[in-house]
Amino acid sequence: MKVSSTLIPTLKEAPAEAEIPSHILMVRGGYLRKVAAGVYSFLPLGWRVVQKISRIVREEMNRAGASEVFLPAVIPAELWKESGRWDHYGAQLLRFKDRKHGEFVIGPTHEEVIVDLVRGDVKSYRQLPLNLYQIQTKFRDELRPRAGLMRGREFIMKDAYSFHTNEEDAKREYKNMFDTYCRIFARCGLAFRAVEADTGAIGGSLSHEFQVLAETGEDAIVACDNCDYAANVEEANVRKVDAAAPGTEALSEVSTPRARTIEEVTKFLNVDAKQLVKTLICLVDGKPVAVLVRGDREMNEIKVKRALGAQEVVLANDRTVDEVTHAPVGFAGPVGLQVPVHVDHEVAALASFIAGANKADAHVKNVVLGRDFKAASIGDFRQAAAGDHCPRCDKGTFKGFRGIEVGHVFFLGTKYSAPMKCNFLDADGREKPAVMGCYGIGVTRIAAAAIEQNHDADGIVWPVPIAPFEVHLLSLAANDPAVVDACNDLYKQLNDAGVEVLYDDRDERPGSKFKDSDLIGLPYRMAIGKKGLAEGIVEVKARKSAEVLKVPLAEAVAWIKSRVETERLGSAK
RNA sequence: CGGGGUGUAGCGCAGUCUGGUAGCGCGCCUGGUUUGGGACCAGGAUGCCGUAGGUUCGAAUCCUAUCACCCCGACCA
Repeated sequence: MKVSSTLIPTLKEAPAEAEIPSHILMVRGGYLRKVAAGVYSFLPLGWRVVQKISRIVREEMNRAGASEVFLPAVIPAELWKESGRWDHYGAQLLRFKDRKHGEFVIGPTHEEVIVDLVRGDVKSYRQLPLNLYQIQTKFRDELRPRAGLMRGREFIMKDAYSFHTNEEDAKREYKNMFDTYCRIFARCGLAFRAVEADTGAIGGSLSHEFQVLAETGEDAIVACDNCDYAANVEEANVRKVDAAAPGTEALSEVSTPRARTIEEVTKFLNVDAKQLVKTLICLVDGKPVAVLVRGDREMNEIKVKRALGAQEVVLANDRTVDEVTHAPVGFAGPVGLQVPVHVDHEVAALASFIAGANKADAHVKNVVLGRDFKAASIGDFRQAAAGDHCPRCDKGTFKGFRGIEVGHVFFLGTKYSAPMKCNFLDADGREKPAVMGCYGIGVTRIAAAAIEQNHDADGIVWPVPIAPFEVHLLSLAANDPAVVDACNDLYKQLNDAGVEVLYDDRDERPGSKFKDSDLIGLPYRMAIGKKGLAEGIVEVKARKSAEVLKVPLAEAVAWIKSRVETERLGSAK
C-alpha cells in the first residue's frame, strides 16, 4: 500500500481526550478516530490490525475444532425475556423499537441467540459436541466508556459457545479452549497470564481470565512467584494463618480524638496497622452486618457476598453506620454491636487487637474474639494482596500486577440451556439439557493491549504477527528519479515476495517520514536515499531493537523475507 | 448515577474575570528555495466561538436551559 493513496492522518500532537498510550498512539498514528463516546472508526491501518488479530483467532479456533458462524447484532427482546436477562442485564443493554413497535436489543453477548439456534436444530446426542464461534461487533452501553479501545461501547469480540452431552466433555472442551487461548495470545506477541476469576453473574464453577500485563490495566491480579497460581484479586484465595493464643489483658478504652482513618489511628497510637481491625458496616441484601478485616487489608465484597449467600453487598452510608454503631463513621468496633459480626480469618488469628469503641473519638485496646464479642461467622473476607503466602503451593508469595482482560473462558453448565430448554435426546433415551461453555476474546481490546505493552517515547512497536504491515519502505528523495526507481522496484519485489509493505512515496522530507515511521511502528523500516543508493545499499532498521543494518539492494528482499517469516507466526507455545 | 472539568479553524490552545467587528502554533493550499530525524521565505484559505433562549445599542465574553465530551468514583461476561 502506498501512503500517497491511502488515509493515514498522523498527528504531531495528542488529542486532548486521550490519556493512555494505546489511545494516544492509535489516534496520532492515524489508526483510529472517535465518532461518539466509546464508538470509533477504524482507519486503514487500524482495520488491518483488527484483521490480523481476527485471522490469528480464526486459525486457532478452527484448528481447535470450532466452527465459525455469524449471528445477528439485532436481537428480538423475546429471547432476552425468556432467559430473564431482559430484566437483569440492566442499563448496559441497548434496547430499541422497530417501526412496528417491536422491542429489540443490540447484542452485548449472544448466549440467547446461540441457544435458540441450537435448541431448534440439535435434537440428538449424535450431533454433539459442538463449538460455534463468531467474530462480531458487540454493543454494551457502558456507564463510562474510557481509554479508547480499552473500554469502548461498541467493540469487536470473538465469542464461542460449546454444547456437550455431559460435564466431563464440557470440561475437556474448556481445557481445549484454555490451551487455544494461550496459543492465540502468544501468537499475538502478548505477555499474558491466565488467572482464576470471579464467575460473576454468568455463574458456573470454572472461569479463567486472560490478562495482558500492563501498568494501565484496569484489573488487579496477584500471581505466585513459585507456582503457576494466579488470580484476580476479587477471586484470589488467601491462606489461613495460624491462630495465636487469645490475649489475656483486660479490654481498655483509649481516647483517639478525631482519629478516624486507619492511618490517623496508627499514627496517633503509634501502632502498626496490623494490630488494628477495620469494622465495616455493610448492607447485605438490605440488612446491616459488620465485617472485620485487619487494618492493613481491604474487604472483598465478592467474597462476603458468596460466603453469606447474598445477592447484594454494599457499604453502608454514614447514617446507617450511625444507627448501627451509635457513633460517627470511623469509630465502629465489634464490641457491643447488635448486628451479626463476620470475622476474617486473619482477625480471628490475632491474640487481641485495637478497634473502634462505637463512641466518638475513642477506640478500645485488647479486644479478644470470643471474650469481648462473638463472631457470627469466620471466613475469608479480605482482598488478596501482594506479599500474601500462596494458598496453592504453600511456598511462594504473591506479587501484584495490573492486567487488561483480553479473554475469558467460562464453564456454564446448564445455566442457559435448562431455562431455555436447549435439550437433546441422549443415548439412554432421556431428554437432557446441553452442558455449555462460553469463551470470549476482545479482539479490538487486544490491539490496545498490544500497544500498551509495546511502545516507546516515539510511538508504537508492533510485534510482527499483528502489525498492520511488516515493512515500512521510505523513499528519502521523492524527486530523485534514481531513488524513486529503486524504491518502486523494491516495493514491487517485496509485494511479489509476499512481504506486507507500506510504501511512503510522499514528497516529504526525510525527517517527517522517519517520525511518522516511528509513530506508526511497523517492525522493519527500509530506507533508500541518495547516499545509500550510491553505495548500492538499503538501510534496514528494526523498530524494536533500533538495530540498523546496511543491506545490499540485491539481497534486501531475501534478507527481509527470511527475517519476517520467522517472526510471522509469533511465539506460539 | 455522584463529584470535578472542558466545548473557540482539521489538531493543540489563548481570548471569557473587566461585553466593542475572532487570535496564536501546527496542519492545509499556491509559488520559490530546500532535502538523512517533524526545513525556510512569501502569499492564501478555513469559524453560526457546542446548541437554544434571554439581558444589552452591541455577547465567544453576562444570565437561563440544554447537548456533547473528558477525568475520578460507583457500575461491569
